[in-house]
Amino acid sequence: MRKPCCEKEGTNKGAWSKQEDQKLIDYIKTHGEGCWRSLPKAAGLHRCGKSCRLRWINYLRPDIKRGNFEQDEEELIIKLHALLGNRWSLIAGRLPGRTDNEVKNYWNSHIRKKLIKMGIDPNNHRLNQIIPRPNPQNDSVSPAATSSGSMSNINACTKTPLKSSDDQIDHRASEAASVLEDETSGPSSRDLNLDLTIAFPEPSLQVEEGMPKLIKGSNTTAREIETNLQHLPTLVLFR
DNA sequence: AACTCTCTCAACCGCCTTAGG
DNA sequence: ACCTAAGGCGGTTGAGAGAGT
Repeated sequence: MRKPCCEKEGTNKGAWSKQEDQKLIDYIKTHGEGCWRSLPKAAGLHRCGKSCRLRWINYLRPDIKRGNFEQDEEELIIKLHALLGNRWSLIAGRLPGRTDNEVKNYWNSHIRKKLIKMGIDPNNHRLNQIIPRPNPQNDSVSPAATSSGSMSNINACTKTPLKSSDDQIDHRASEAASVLEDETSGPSSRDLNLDLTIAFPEPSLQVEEGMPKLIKGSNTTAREIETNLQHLPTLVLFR
């Protein structure tokens, strides 16, 4: 049995009160970040150290940028997600003032659905849609149809059960997919004129010489990532 | 007005990684 | 080299707000 990270008894859980926030802010202002394990006791908080850390990082830190994501931030998230996957902390690291939790939530509640609606698989950023062959009997087929059942793979790739909206999309997708040919034999989606015209602010990806490695535990440098971004075939959105 | 459904996001959980002895 | 504690991360949950009926 793994030891719990802190004593469960006597610790508060759930939403933080103003007083708790203030105690945490005051303590960190005086002593700085770190030593999360011992912080709650020292600060007079009945909270788990991890909870304090999370509260500070995700909410109380003075440099946090709150409010809606801007268009360029959203585009950057999509682009970085295409390359890094669900490495939220890495992605958030490229968005000043944003936290990994915020980016993750925004991805799950907004971007993911948006991509699905656009016929893009949010897991691999590939287009799901193909143009159905002209067929008078199937004129009503949605153009957002998927190929090779890849839309249903979206959910196969995630542990979370389908929510109702996704369910509907998935249902429509598989319905449509059933009347369409496999991507490999049909016209390639790459032939589509999918100029979605989302301009990407290139400067935000500029990489300085000698920049530290971006991915923990790997040899991938920021420059390599930038190169990969340029060659990534899945990033149709930003071509 | 009351109820139900859906969505958002703060917070928690547990695993993995890292640092220090 | 190994062990342990602490930090960090991504996945998941659930409360609350807002929309719909």
